[in-house]
Amino acid sequence: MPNELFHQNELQVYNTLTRSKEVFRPLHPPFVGLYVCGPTVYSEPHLGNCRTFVSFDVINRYLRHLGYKVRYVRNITDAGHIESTAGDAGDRISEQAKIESVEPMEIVQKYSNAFRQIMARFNTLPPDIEPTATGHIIEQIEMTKAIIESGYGYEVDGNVFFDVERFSKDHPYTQLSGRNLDEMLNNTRDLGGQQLKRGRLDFALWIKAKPEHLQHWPSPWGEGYPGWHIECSAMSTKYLGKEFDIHGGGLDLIPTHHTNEVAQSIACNHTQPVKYWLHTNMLTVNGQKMSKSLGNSFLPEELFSGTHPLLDRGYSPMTVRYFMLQAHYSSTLDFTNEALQAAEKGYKKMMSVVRHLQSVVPSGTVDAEQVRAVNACMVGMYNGMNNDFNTAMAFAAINEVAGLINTWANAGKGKADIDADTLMRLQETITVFVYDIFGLKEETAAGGEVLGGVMNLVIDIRKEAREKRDFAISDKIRDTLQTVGITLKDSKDGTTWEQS
RNA sequence: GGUCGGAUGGCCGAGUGGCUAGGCAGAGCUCUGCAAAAGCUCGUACAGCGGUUCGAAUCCGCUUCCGACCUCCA
Repeated sequence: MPNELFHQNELQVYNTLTRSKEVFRPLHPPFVGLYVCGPTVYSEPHLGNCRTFVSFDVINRYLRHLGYKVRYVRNITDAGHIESTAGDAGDRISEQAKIESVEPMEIVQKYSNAFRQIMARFNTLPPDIEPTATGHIIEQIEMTKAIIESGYGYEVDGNVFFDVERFSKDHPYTQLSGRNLDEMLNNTRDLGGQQLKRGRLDFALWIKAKPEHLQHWPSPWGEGYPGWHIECSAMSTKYLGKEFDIHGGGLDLIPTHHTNEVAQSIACNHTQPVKYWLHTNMLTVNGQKMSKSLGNSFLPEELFSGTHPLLDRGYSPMTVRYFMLQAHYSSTLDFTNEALQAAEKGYKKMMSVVRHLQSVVPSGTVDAEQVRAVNACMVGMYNGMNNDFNTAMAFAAINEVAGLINTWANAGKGKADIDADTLMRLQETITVFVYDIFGLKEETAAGGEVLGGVMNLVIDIRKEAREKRDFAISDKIRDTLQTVGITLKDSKDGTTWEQS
């Protein structure tokens, strides 16, 4: 564990439940239970979805770095659900299966694979458990039965609903959303097709399958399928217990999904399920939330390749990851060409700084001001992350010493005017933060030994040409390499190259 | 309509009352055969109007604009 000195400060997290920043204290240290609502696998995830999972990836990584034994559970919603019997819309997985003329489970498999591939490209660590809704039908049925027994669930014609009004008389229902329950109950907005439910806020725990519905299972109430919210309650309880530490998701899930999750868990387990609720904000395009229904969503692939009409060109997965981490997870983040270009430069610069730092050695002299700056950087990185995982602040701390590191690497010919111990700690800390916590990695493929050998030769030839002042040859080498994406960088110590 | 949250320099974005991040873009300089890379210097911005305070981007009120949720949504 590096630099004990620098993370004495306690980790603070913003808890949606209490609407305040709190010191993070796990229920059963050193263990931490982390549950994040995963994707519904009926189509490819868009970039907004990815932001949430990238944010929680950093949270997961930082908790592990601090020494916690994290169990990270992220579900896959593969049981098509519609929230109530309202309307005639089918569930999305069945709809997509019909469109593609395949089995629902083929849809589920296809888009689960796609999701995992995308997450891997963003270099996110896989969850420790990735439970599926269809794999936990029994648990959901059992939980529904328990809720009925507790008096908060009722059956109507093969459907089971959660009685929100009754629940709210005994427990705070709107604690997470901060909404006024009476106003919600009296909202005159007509949602249609509510004839089966007793109350307008009631939601489905189990839904009777219509004949055309492809995914259905037997239950005490007949053939049907589970409501959306119950899967997360059932699976989080199963793998993390009746009470666990952190539950996360996008903030658009707060008023409905997470509110109902809490109600179900309390109804079944008689305890507040989650200690800290963490919510990520939305990715926006021109100030508007990115979403499929608005038609302004980007698929990751369109972004990487630059084929999306709003993009000038493509941006790599690590550029996008860096872009996302430049903002705090609880702020909206606006998606523009200019912002992506800035992120690309920033990402490359950060990686270059990390590379440069590796080969620096102590010069033998110690400059007190440089030592101070280096220590401030390390403190700053931890302070940023301890401040509700503020990656933007941590980035700034690194950039504060980036100039110093580059000066050592270039003008100082790889020598730093700080003591060996401080230099070693800086190298270790920055490496750990950039690679292990921010989850950034090199994308410019080293090209393998063959290319490396060729490049050494080419650079050597160019060096000889320059020494002979044959600039026609040396510039031809440089310019031609540039056209195939290899940039030469001259410095006093020689020439290095980079593949873009 | 109700509820909640925002408005920060050309752009993106931190910011826990006082030391006024950071990145990108731009200008100048250094280095360099030229360029690139790298380094140094340069921007006193916080929607508007009041108020609290010795002092507010930061707290309070009002106004304007924007967004999210209330229906599936990360």
